[in-house]
Amino acid sequence: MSPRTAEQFREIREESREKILRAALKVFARHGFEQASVRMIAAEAGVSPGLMYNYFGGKEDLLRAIYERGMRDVQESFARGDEGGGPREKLERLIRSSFEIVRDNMEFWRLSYSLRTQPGASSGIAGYVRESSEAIRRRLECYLVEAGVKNPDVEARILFALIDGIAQHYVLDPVRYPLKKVVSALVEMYCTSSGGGRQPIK
Amino acid sequence: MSPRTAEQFREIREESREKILRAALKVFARHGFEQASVRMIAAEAGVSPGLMYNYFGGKEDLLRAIYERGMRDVQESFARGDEGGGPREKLERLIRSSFEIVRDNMEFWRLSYSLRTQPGASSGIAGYVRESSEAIRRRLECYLVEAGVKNPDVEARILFALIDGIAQHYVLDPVRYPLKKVVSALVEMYCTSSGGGRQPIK
Amino acid sequence: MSPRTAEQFREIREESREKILRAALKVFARHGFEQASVRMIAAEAGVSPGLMYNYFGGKEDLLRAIYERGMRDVQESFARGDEGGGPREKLERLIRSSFEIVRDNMEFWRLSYSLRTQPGASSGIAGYVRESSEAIRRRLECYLVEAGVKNPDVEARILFALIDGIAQHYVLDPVRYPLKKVVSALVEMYCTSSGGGRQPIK
Amino acid sequence: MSPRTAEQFREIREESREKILRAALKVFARHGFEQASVRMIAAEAGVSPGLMYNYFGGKEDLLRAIYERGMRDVQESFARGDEGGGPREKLERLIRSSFEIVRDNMEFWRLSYSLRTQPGASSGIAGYVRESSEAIRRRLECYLVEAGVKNPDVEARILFALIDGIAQHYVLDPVRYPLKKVVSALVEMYCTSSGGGRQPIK
DNA sequence: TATGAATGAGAATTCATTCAT
DNA sequence: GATGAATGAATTCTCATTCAT
Repeated sequence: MSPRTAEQFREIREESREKILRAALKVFARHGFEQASVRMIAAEAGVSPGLMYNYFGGKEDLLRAIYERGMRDVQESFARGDEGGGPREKLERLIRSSFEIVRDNMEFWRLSYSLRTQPGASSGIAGYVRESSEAIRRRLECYLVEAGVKNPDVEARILFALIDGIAQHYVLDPVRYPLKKVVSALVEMYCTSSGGGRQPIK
Repeated sequence: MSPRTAEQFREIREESREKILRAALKVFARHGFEQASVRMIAAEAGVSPGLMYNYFGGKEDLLRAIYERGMRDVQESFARGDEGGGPREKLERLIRSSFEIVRDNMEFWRLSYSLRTQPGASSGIAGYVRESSEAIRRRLECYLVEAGVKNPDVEARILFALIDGIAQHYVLDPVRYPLKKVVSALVEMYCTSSGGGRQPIK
Repeated sequence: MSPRTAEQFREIREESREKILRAALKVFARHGFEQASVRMIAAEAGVSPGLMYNYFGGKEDLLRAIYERGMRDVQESFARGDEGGGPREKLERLIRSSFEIVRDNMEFWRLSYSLRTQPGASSGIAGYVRESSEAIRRRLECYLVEAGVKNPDVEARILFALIDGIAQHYVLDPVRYPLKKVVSALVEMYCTSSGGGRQPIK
Repeated sequence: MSPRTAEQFREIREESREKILRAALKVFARHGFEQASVRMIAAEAGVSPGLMYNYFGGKEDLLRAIYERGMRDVQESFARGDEGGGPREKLERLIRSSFEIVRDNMEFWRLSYSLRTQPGASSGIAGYVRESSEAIRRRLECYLVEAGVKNPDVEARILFALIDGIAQHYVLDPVRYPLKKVVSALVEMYCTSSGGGRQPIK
């Protein structure tokens, strides 16, 4: 009946899939995974609720697809920032690019944080999210080892807490959060010869 | 007239209320507010599902009761830590007591973090949670102003991100998290004359 | 323990029973049988919800008790109005006393009408209510037979519809309903030598 | 794109909606609004309980849909009976058509009466039902004014009580009620030059 | 006698998912 | 590939009723 080539079919499929993924990210980020309904997502994507099941195994599977793609982007961003320079430059790039990634993918990170703190023992995604979080921390630790700091484990946890905490506070209230100033202070603290050490409290 | 004294009834009520509150905190912390069902809570408390409604207006009201009590405890703990000493001692006490509070009320904080990152602004409790978070940040800022640090706003956000980030990573994996070491490093960083500044990266 | 005589017990019982009956009538009339809850009734009576079960088998049984007593009162009122005079006086007394009964027991009649029109196949009371209604109609028919009117069956149904319809409209809006005028017109219509016939429409 | 045309979907929807409306009217009329459960209605309609919510906002909304449609039919019937003739013919047509409407929509009227006598002023539909009732009464009054009768207010209340009372007695026991004879008597009473006045009681 | 804490069945409603077309 | 009508299990919540005291 339809003289469409396999290629055309593939394109149509890709478009629909993409439309649903984008809509789902938006709706999940806005309402949270549990509160987001399949109907909302379909409405946002402008398709019928049933169509989702042609592309994803279900709501949870859709979430996983979103999360995986988001994390892949993160990996790629980090990888790009890893290209040369001394430890200090690398660390600065790492810090700066972390917040750029968060700022440019706010919906994804909002979702991400809601998933990580959501205990969701039932949700099969939980373990994956925790894993990703650990991976980022380990990556930071590697940097610090390379940079030769003492107690890289503890220091990595501190740096990770800083980045994570700032990012989280930022995505929860991006309009009022003075991200630039905070990031600058953070960079100075970690990447200037003065050590940017905390101002000692008297 | 009455077969049990008013006092007896009060005691019975108090016990049941407490039983339900405890069960609810546990279940909310384990599954998240939305995912926790009234039946789960009742089962955990060992009572019938209907009983909750003798003590609380509904699931949301139960959450509010838990949250308010938790925050009251926090206020009290903070207040106790506020009793004299120089800025440095006060800050150290603040930091140490923060993590003691978190460690001693892990379920509450797990719930708290899940509520704060949950987009569900619809949930009447959400605003309250955000408020509490802001209040803690402002309190930190006051400390830093007292201590005379420069840029207290930015510095408070950094300190808050640190405390919040560490606490959150800790409650998500309390068994493996080296809380003591991290807190020590944090205290040294903020409260020793060396400034405990970050080790400059070369 | 208590040196109360059997007589005192009986009195206490009678009082409590009465208190509950009165409260129940009020609450049933105000909210309807299904919508009235046992707790509402207990609150209205100023007793505990459990006490009702010491005196009545349940909510439905309580309703039956109310209804039976109400109908007994009606019978008695009618009986009192049956004492002598010609058919015309008797009919006038019947009509007038009908509305007096309704006016003086508005709650009962409001409940009564709500029960009769409530199909409540489940409610065991339904049949009884219908029975009572039929009994009143038959009584009217007897009066008309005595008075020698033609077609007493049809005429009784018409008179019953009139009385019933007026009473019902009255109890649904007693403040605005011009009961006196309507009853006067009704009496004139049935009990004056002019026949009070409807004014023929041209 | 779509496997069924919009028209096909519209038809399917219309059928299901109709099926549910019919079932709901039957169940509401049989058990009363409050006693009728959504499950009963679904069972009667032969659909799942959830389907109702695809077509109506809830139980109450379903009731409103039924009631509005019923009243629309009534308006139409009355309107048809309003087309010319002298006052006497018009009144006769009005009376006769009233009972035809009731006879042809017995379930609707049974429901209607149960709603009107139900105290539940809380139910959003209650006010509407009372309104409709008043509207009918006012309409009768207009007829009587046109016909030039004295005391049209009181006379309208009497006529309305008659029609309402008869209709109500009829729908409560349609099999045994001699509707034809009663209506004939009523028409004679109001619409013959003899006035069909009540037979004076001696 | 009287209390009220506790029960649990059943209510309305939501929503992920299925499936005929 | 796409639709959306239909399902039914699970949710929160209500309330008549029981029962230990």
